[in-house]
Amino acid sequence: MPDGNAKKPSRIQKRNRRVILDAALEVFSSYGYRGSTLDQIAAEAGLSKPNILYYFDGKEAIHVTLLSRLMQTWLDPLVAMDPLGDPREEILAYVQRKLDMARDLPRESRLFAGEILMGAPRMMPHLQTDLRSLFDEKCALIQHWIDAGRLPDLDPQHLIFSIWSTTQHYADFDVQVRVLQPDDPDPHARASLHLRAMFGRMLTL
Amino acid sequence: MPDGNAKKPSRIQKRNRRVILDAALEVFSSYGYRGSTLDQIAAEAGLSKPNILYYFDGKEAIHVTLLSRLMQTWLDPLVAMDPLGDPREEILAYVQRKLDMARDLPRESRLFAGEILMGAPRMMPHLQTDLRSLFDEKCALIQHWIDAGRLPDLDPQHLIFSIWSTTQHYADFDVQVRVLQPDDPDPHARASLHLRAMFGRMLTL
DNA sequence: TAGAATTTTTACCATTTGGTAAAGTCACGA
DNA sequence: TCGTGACTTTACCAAATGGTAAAAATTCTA
Repeated sequence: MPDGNAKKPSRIQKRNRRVILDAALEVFSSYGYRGSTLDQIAAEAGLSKPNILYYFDGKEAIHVTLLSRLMQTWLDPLVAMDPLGDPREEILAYVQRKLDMARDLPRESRLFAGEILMGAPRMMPHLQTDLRSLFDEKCALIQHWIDAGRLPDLDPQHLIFSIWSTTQHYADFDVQVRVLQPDDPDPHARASLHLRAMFGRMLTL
Repeated sequence: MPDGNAKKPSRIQKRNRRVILDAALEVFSSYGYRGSTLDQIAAEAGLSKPNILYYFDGKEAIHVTLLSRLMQTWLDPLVAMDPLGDPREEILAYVQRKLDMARDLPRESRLFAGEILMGAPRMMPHLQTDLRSLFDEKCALIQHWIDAGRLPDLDPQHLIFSIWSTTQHYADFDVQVRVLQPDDPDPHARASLHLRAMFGRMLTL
């Protein structure tokens, strides 16, 4: 019974768990939770369905595992915002990191978006704890910068919302972006310039 | 056989079709296409499942009907951007209209977001025609304003993307916003001020 | 290498779900 | 008010899907 909490995951266990989670990420991010089937995940992973269920307690357990691991990755760029750095450059660097994530981890972005869009049925606890405390902390930091006259007067919470939405847009609404810019060889580069210009202006005293 | 293309929809037909579409919007926007069942829609509409299928050819037909009608509503605020108005005020007014839509039509916004997130399997034709031509037209308009020196040099396409993403964020990621701002009595008002400030700065020469 | 433990497959099962056939019920014009 | 067409319900069905039991195969260890 290797699922749940095994003490010493064997080599095979480690490999297959990773393979399953990767396949599940691919499938869940493409079709959503309800739109994905264990058969699809099994096919993508190159394993049989009962074999999948040997490693995870069920479809929901796979999804929950993915979301839990995702949360860490998701918060890292915000964690890296340094109170000791230059306010403007710290925030602009955060925008850039977020945009890079949308390009490099589109599946993770869409998985997250789908979960939130559905009302976060499985992620709510994580939001209320991890995300919430980090969000409050960084909002306070930005407010502190504002009070010290190092940033113009702005709304820290909605600034972060705008950073999230504009960057994740390029992953979550990827199809739409591609339909409207079919010939752009490097949409990411132009997006980066645009966002740097926009937030750069906003953060200038 | 009232589905498809009836000539003269009776009073009952009109009422029930409307009731069904409204129920389907509620259900689809909450659980996604695959996550929604005809039984749910039937229950929400107060009708039996076979009765639903008397008015629509099937689950997919309901979804397609909703998406088709939605596209019009969705494009209206952009259509209203007037080439003869003041560039800055026209764009800022568009931002405001979009934000109002996120507040007043959150179900429509989430339905649209879910469809795009899943790769627009049913909406792709509409995107490639209606949306595409309007997008190109308004990008050209903005570029024209820039060339005339009436707007600062910016990227019209990505400006529109940023307007879409920041405004729809308040509908699509509503749960997240509420988790992070549990005490805000009027999040919409603050969002409006924030977006006006942000895009206002961006559009200032 | 023998035996134990782990991993994988085969053969199922119960439920859900989109959809249909056909019988009944209702509304309305002649 | 009567008959015809529009509407609704009842009773189903086939396929898909999450999940299980147990046998078979493989790997690890003493």
